[in-house]
Parts: sequence; C-alpha cells; structure tokens
Amino acid sequence: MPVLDQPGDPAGTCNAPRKASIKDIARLAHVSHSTVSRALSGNRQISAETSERIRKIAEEAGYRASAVARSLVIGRSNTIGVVVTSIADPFVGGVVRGIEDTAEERGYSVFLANSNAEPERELRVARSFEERRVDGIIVTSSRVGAMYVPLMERMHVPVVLLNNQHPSEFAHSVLIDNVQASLDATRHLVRLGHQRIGYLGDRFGHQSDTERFTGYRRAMEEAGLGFAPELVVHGDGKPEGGEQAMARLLALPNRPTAVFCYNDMSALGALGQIRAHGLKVPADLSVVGFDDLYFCRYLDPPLTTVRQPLREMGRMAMETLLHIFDGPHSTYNIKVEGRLIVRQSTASPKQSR
Amino acid sequence: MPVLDQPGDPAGTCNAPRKASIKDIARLAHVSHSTVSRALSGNRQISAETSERIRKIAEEAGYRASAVARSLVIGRSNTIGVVVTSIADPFVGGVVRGIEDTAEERGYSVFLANSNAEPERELRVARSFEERRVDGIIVTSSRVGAMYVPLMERMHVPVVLLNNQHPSEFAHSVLIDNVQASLDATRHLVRLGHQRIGYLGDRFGHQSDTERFTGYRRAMEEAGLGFAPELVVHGDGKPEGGEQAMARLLALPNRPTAVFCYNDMSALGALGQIRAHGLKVPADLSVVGFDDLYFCRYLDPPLTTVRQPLREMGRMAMETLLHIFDGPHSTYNIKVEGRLIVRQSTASPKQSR
DNA sequence: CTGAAAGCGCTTACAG
DNA sequence: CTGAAAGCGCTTACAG
Repeated sequence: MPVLDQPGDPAGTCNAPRKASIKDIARLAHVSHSTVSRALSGNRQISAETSERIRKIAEEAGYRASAVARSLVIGRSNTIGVVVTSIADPFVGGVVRGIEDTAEERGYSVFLANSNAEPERELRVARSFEERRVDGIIVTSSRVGAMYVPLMERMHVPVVLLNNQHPSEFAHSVLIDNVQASLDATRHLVRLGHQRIGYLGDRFGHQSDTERFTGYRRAMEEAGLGFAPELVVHGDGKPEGGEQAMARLLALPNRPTAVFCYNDMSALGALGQIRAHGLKVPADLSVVGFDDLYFCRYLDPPLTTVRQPLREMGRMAMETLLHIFDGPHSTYNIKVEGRLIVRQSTASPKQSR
Repeated sequence: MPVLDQPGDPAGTCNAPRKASIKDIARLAHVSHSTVSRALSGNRQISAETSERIRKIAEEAGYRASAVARSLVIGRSNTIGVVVTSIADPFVGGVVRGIEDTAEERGYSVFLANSNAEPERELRVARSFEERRVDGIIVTSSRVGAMYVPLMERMHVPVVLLNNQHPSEFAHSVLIDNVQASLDATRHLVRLGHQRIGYLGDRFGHQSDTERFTGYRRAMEEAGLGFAPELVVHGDGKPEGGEQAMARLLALPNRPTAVFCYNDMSALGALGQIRAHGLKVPADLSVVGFDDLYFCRYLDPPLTTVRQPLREMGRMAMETLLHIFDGPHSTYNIKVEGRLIVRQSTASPKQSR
C-alpha cells in the first residue's frame, strides 16, 4: 500500500494532516497530475491500463478529489441552497425530502438554511448562499419572495419559489392551485348542508393564505351564503395559533357549524380547542385542514383535508432548477392540483330544530 | 456607480456573466488585490480611509467574496455535513433546526443529506461530504454509526453521532438517557396499577430501541411483573408499523392493559389501531410514547410521553463540533435527561372484576 | 501601510 | 496518449 509523505509532519503529530492531492497520486503513479486528473474523471484519451493503474493507486491512497478546487475551476459548485422558514415544520420537511432526493440522484449537494420567517435572517442566508456560489436556490413559503429578484439579478442564479410566487424573469415557482383546492374543500362543506362556515387563516399574509381565502369566499358566494366577516379568524399556521383563533370562533353568539383551516397544523390546534369546549367533531362542528400531513389519518376523528404532494413538489422544484441549468430558460410556473381527502372530521350539521 | 468590464461578453448575451472578483475591485480602487483582500477581511493594517473606500466600491459593485476560493486557501470550508435518515421525520426536523440555528450563528453553512436508512446511500453521502471538505459531520439515528470510524480516520474530521453512539477516538455523541427515561415511563404505568404492559419497539435494531427495551424490562422485573415475550412487538418507528404491531398485541388472548411505545410516531399508529378495534384510551388501554413531538398534546386523548429536547440536542451536537474545531479534543459523550410528560392517555386499568 | 509573489487543488486548452 | 503551463479567486508570508 502506497504511503504519502507528509512534509512538515513527519511524526504525524499534527492531528489534521493534509489530505492526499492529485499531485501525491501523480508522484505515486509516476505520471503528471494532468494525467491523474484525466484518468480519474474518466477521460477516454488516457489508455485503459494507465487509467486503471492510477485509479487503483488513488483508491488505495484514500484519495478523494476536492470538490472545492473543482468548483473554483469549472465555475459551478454543483450545490443548491434551500431556504425554509423552519425545517421543524412538517410541511417543509416533506418538501425538502423531495428536493434532496432529486438533488442527490443528480450529483448535487444541498445547503439548508432556516429563515425563521425573519426577513433579516433571510437576507443573511441569501448572502451566504451567494458567497458559497450555489448554482440555484429554492425558497419555501417566503414572505419576502420579492427580495430575491435583485439578488438573482446580481447573482445570475435561478430561484424557484415553492408555495409562493413572484412574477419576474428570474423567479420560477411551484405551487398548488390554492383557489381551486379551497373551492373544493368549501364546496364539500356546503354540500353537506353547512351554512355558517368559518375560515381559520394565517395572520402573516402568505400568498397561499390569500388564495385559500379567495377560494373559500368564492364558494360561499356561489352558494348564496354571502360573507360574514366575523367567521374569518387568523392563527399563525401552527397549533397554538389555531387554538386561539378557534376560541374566537367558539365565542361567537352564533357559532359556525364548520371550519375550513388554512393548514393542518392550525386544524390540530382547532381540534384541541373544540375538545376543550366539550364539543364533538364532526357532530357539533366539522373541520377541514390543508396539506394532509402524515398525522391526519391518525387523528380522532381522522381529518378531512386537502392533500398536497409535498415530496413531489420538492422534486419538481429541483427538476425545474436542473432544466434551467442545462438550457435556455423560459419562466417555469408549475401549478399542482390539490386533492380533497374526505375523512371523518366532516359531516352534515345536526338539525337545529 | 462603477461598472465592470466583462471581457468576452460585451453584449451581455451570456446569461451567466462572471461575478466580480477581488481583481475587479482592485482595478476599480486603483490598489492591489492584496489590499482589497485585507481591507475586506478587516485587516487593521490597512488605513481606515483606504479600507472604507474599498469597502464602498465593493459594495457598489455588488462584490461578494467567493467562499469556495477562500476555503481552498485556508484549508477549511466552514461547512458541516448533516446526515439524517429522513428529513421528513419530525424527530429529525427538530434536531436539524437546532443544528442549523447554531451553525448559522457561528458562520457555518450546513449540507443536508438523507440516507433513507440505506447503508449504501449513507456511504455515498459520506463520500460526497468528504469531497466537499466539510469540517465536521453530524449523523442522526444511524444504524451504521460504526461505518464512520474508518471514514473519520481518513478524513480527520470529527463526527458527532446523535441518538446513537460508538466508542471510538473520533466519534462523539449526544443522546438521551434512554434506559432511565423508559424506566420512568414504565414505572409510571406500574404505579398506575398495570401488570400486563406491552412494549412496542422498532424492528431495525436501533441502539435507542435496545436501550428503551432494557429500561422497560428492568422496570418490569423490579416490580416483580416478570417478562412475557408475547408482550413485546416491533414496528418500524412510523405510524404504519405501530398500527401493525398494535394489532398483534390486540389479538392476544390476554391482551395488555398498557403499552409503552418506542416513539410517538409508533404510538400514533397504535392509537389508530386501538380505535379501530373499538377500544378506548385510556379506559381500555393506556399508551405512552417517546419524543414529545409537537402533535402529542393535541391528540385525543393527549399523549403521555417522554420529552426529548430535540432543538437543544441539535444545538449541543453543533456546539460539540465547534469545541472540537478550536481545541485539542477529548471524546464528548453527552447524555441528556428525558422527562416524562404525563397526559391523559394513561390511567389506572379498569377493575377486571 | 501597501504590493509582488507564491500557492491552495483542481481542469483544460495547447503542444508534441 | 501524455505533459507543461496557465488560471480559477482567494490569503498570506515576505519585502519595502
């Protein structure tokens, strides 16, 4: 087994000796480092035997090419940056899984960063991605998607917005058809006979919230049920906010018989609050969520919700990036269909008399 | 505003023009690129006015230093690699949040990769991290923690194992005191008066499963309840597996009155199965989980479980890495205390006569 | 206080 | 088929 000489560290005292470089392998193989580079990158000009010999030597020496040196030379890093609000959010987790799976298959590494929905941190993250020379960026659920436009113009790096959208030459997007999905969800409640239907939204003004509210309102109006502002409350997209918002709905003198929630996390909190008030779902109140997170079918009662294909959406976002990498790009705005999954949290309202 | 000349792309036709480099700034500022480098890195030798002037020019030119070039020179990348089974797993999400928050504070970027619990993919990921020249690696819930030892010896990069452990000069670990925690959990059930207590484990042989089983068994024996092999079943750490394993317990002629589950995800499936059999929790069966994922307190009934401080554990893993980076390192084996959170899914068994 | 030079570990025209 | 040379964008001794 070939041994590298470690100049300056003869006794191996230094606990982080230099890693083998292409030059070390060249010396070991008695060829130039250019030849090593070619052999290892599968250049077919190098004779098969030389290639094989070099490859074996490199293997035995534990040589691993430096992606950082290569990136510097070729002007691409084969990395992408993913910025999420919080990776602890199960929606985000599903999406990132799809992104990373696809990236890994295609030889890309992914940088992950949480913005915690703080614009200032999101800016820091964007700057760091820029310094890292990522080849592309995927952003989920940003409230400052517009921020990326100048960034992209300077970086000349494509950005895919997931779960929100911004019209721009550089910003691509993957998102669910929120209006249609929430139209479906609300119509489902209407069809069951509900007349007072609440909307439990998100107070942060995400585009997805606006669109889901639009679908809700449209369904109400087309059913001739009008629009009652007191039936619209806002949480924070998390269980805690759902709890509080639901409390406001329950405090109403004439409370709704059904609630459509912005997302499953909000619905989780809403369900807890309903239970705390001694009410039953769906007997007293029907509840619909959005996302179809993994826990929905295990709740009691199992939650009716709109399924978003999270992994698939993540995959699409990454594939969009890949398309843009190897070709002249138009702007991609991919719209995914949601699907209403009816479970036992929705039923016809009790007869009131 | 200074303008860079873009040699070879006069018309700006190329859609990815070269980013400004230190040389461009040097030309604009009429100084050497060494001076630019020093000014921008805050070297105090450069006169304040020159520094300020250069900084302003760089800012206006939209200059962003290349972390990849810097990494090559300084021999550190200021990145870490995180390998997880699946980022869609809520346990993992919590931990990674803690890791990334800490990394970001300290100027480190994080590479994230899913292993999907496939040893072969885990190997690919490790190789890719090696090529990326990450400064450290954090691995959660690996079943092949031992695999990292040769890798680390070659890379000379510290590895922190989270939620599993391997004795080695290079492998550090952060994990909960599983034996104690499951001792607490099982004793809680014993104290409530349960005698037939099941253990719903994980079939993949994670170290954490072995340890939790040990705590369970010890508690059973110290209570003089002995050990009944038919009361031990195995899921897959996910709701589906929990469902199936629970079905086997419920099919027993003399079924248990309480079940301690390996984790909350398994418990979620178990609860669904219990309900499907028309049984009530806790009246017919008490259930205890492990992890205290965010949904536990919103279940019906809210789940008694052992809280693991996920974010905090992630933070500790990253801090361990940071300690090792700047000092001579001993081996860190950090043990965290779990805490039993008693909710309404556990109660005394019904009197059988 | 500033500059010229060397070098980090690769890739890739350009010769031969 | 292989090598010598240049260069990617930085940092940092070494001079002055």
